[in-house]
Amino acid sequence: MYEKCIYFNLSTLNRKITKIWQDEFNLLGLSPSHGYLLSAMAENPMATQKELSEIMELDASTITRFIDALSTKKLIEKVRTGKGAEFILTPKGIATSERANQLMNTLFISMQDTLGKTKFKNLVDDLQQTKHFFQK
Amino acid sequence: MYEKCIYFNLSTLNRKITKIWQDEFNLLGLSPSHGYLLSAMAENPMATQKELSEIMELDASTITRFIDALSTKKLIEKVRTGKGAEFILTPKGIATSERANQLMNTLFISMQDTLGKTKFKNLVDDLQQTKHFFQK
DNA sequence: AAATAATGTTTGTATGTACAAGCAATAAAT
DNA sequence: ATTTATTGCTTGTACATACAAACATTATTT
Repeated sequence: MYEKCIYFNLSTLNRKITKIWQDEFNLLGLSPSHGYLLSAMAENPMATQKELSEIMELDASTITRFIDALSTKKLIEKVRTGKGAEFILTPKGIATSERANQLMNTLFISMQDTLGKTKFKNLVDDLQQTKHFFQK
Repeated sequence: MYEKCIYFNLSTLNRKITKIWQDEFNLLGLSPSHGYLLSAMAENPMATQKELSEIMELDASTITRFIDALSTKKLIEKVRTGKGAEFILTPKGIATSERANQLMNTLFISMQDTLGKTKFKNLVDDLQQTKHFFQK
């Protein structure tokens, strides 16, 4: 019924892909977003929450919640530094971020296999480009 | 950082497109999903909730909530018929469903303009096809 | 130095959606 | 006809996320 509708097809596909990611990340005891944030923090050790929110393209308040969750799980430690904040990954956090990276890679390969290498690449490229048409 | 990741690009784009849709549908006093459901009900007058959930590709329980919302807004009336249920759109519901259809069309045109006609079509087709690789 | 602005973070609240478990009604099997 | 299974709907609960407003800290102006 809504075959031509970008909103409908996008949100439907998004739910399906999200479900796959969730099921996998659950094995790590994390939601996909939490896993991605942790991995982003590992790769950008000096990043503030503001910067992390830009990397993740999420609202700053959302990052606050995620960081709370990661702290509660003892994956990171948060150090308030005046206006901003910095973070250190605990050993457990480092290990988990590595497992998250592996998982992302596994999922990447698996998607490539499912959709076909070029089809997959085209889709992702298109999504990425399209994204940029819409500012914050 | 996550340029090649389908999950990241898809969910980011989804949030952006959803925001555009939300802002527009708010003018109708509805969320996009509620608007789409109303329009689906107008077009499938005999559909049960189960069928609506298949059309919308949403969980049946989600349809229950949406129907509650549409009822509360007096856009539909619900008639329990034994195991299932049927619905009639109120005059206000009919009018609103028509405005929702118009809105969808306006947004379609506007997206076509923003992204370019063929680029847009390709993307939507790809999303639609990709969707089918993943069962319920 | 005091007042004001800018910036970064947090909190309250709201929304969309799923899943699991329950309930209600009909259908099938004994 | 009574039990059992199937089907459809609902309810409780949980999660991801946004927005607006508050708060805290630093920077700028006077």
